[in-house]
Amino acid sequence: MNACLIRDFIKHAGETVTIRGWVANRRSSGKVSFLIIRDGSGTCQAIAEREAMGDLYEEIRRLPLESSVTVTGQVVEEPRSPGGYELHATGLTILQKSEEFPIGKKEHGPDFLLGIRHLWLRSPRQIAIMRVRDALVRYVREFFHRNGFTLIDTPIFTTTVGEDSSNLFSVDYFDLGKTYLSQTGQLYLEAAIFGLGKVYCLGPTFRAERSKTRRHLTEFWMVEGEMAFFEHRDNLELQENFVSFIVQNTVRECADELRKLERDIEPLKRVEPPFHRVSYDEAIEILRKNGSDIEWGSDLGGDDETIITNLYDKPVFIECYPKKVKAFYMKQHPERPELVMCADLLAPEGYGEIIGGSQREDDPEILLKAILDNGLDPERYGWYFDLRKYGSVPHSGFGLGIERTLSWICGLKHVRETIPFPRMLYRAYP
RNA sequence: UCCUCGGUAGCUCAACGGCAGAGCGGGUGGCUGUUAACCACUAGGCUGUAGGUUCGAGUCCUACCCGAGGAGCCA
Repeated sequence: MNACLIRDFIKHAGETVTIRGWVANRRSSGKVSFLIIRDGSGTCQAIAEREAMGDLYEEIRRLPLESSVTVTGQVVEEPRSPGGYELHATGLTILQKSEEFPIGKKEHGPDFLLGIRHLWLRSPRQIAIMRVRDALVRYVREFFHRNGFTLIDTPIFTTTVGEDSSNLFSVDYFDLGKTYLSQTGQLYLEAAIFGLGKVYCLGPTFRAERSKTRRHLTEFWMVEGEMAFFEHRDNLELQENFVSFIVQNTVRECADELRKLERDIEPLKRVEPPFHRVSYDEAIEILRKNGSDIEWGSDLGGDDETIITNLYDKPVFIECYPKKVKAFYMKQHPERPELVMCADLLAPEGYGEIIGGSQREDDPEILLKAILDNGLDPERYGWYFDLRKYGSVPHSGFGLGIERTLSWICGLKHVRETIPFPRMLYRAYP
């Protein structure tokens, strides 16, 4: 058997080959059946004629969708066929005749599709999104590799709270009592910079937020970077180079997939440094001029983010938020102690926050006060204080949400399609 | 936790308080180049659950369950 991937048809024109895959669609016209075969590398049209197939023809013309088959035939260049090539079948083996497949050719609702996510992943659109996800993650790793970062795999069971204690999933941990699923790898990355300088992690994070919106999952993937001797300004420059790199490379590599997703890539092509920088003070001013009744001191809401991103045609940083709305580890502003040296990066086209980052507080006394002000237990942060005792240096870092970034790149309405098996407030199956 | 919208055939949706329907999918038959193929016929229903109003409820009222979008919170 001359086994062949559909992707490689172009190299096998005229040859007789065998493909192995699934019946993605079927049409028939009397004595000719057209089978659309998907094999994981691509899809092609296979032609089965009554004369060539003999007794098997009757079974072929009523083969249920998603039946698994091998098809042997000649690869022929054919402009009428989707893909430009087709397979003229001389033999076909049915590996399994599928039961009636629940996903049809017309539209379905989200509840139905999410309940059969294990089957939905076979759809052309979902296949395209998973390919873009693969490319995006690959370029994330490539960027860090090229820029001298070392991968540090941070723990998922944690005892120190990274962000907000109310959003933790707790797990019974033998005789040690409760541990929590990681909300961030940041605190552990901070420990690693003292040996490795620039480090990053990429993995799942968990937040027990009772959020039901197009931007939220309870389990999502985050890539975080942490850099010794990086101050606030260096941090933002790195982030804009990073985002530009991953967006440009992913868009270039996944042109076919993005076309299938009907994503207009012109706005993505403009994602080049420098990004806009707006201070929190300026943001409040802009918002109040645009009809928002936001008060200085409160965090920006979803509508506020939309107003600001609509003013710019590429991502925009909002810098230096009030200390009281941000996490305890952010460095206090040198001139204005009510602010911290942080920035959120908002993606354009209404996609909103994709990065949160900051310079970290390297002064142990200010850090202790911040932990107490946030109602956290300093005893649990003993190891974290050590990092401020043994050669503390200025350092900064950031975290980028893979699903939100992918949702933006693919132009999707909801992050649930960007991860193979989404975990949401009311959904943990399949 | 709160606000808004929804739940009718396997799926997507119609139906003025008055006989519960269509498209897709399934079944049967037809068609030699189809492109979500097409044409004909056909099966398929405790209208989310429990009460109530009414001569009569898918439709109006109450409670609950489930889902979607959003707020808060966040990547």
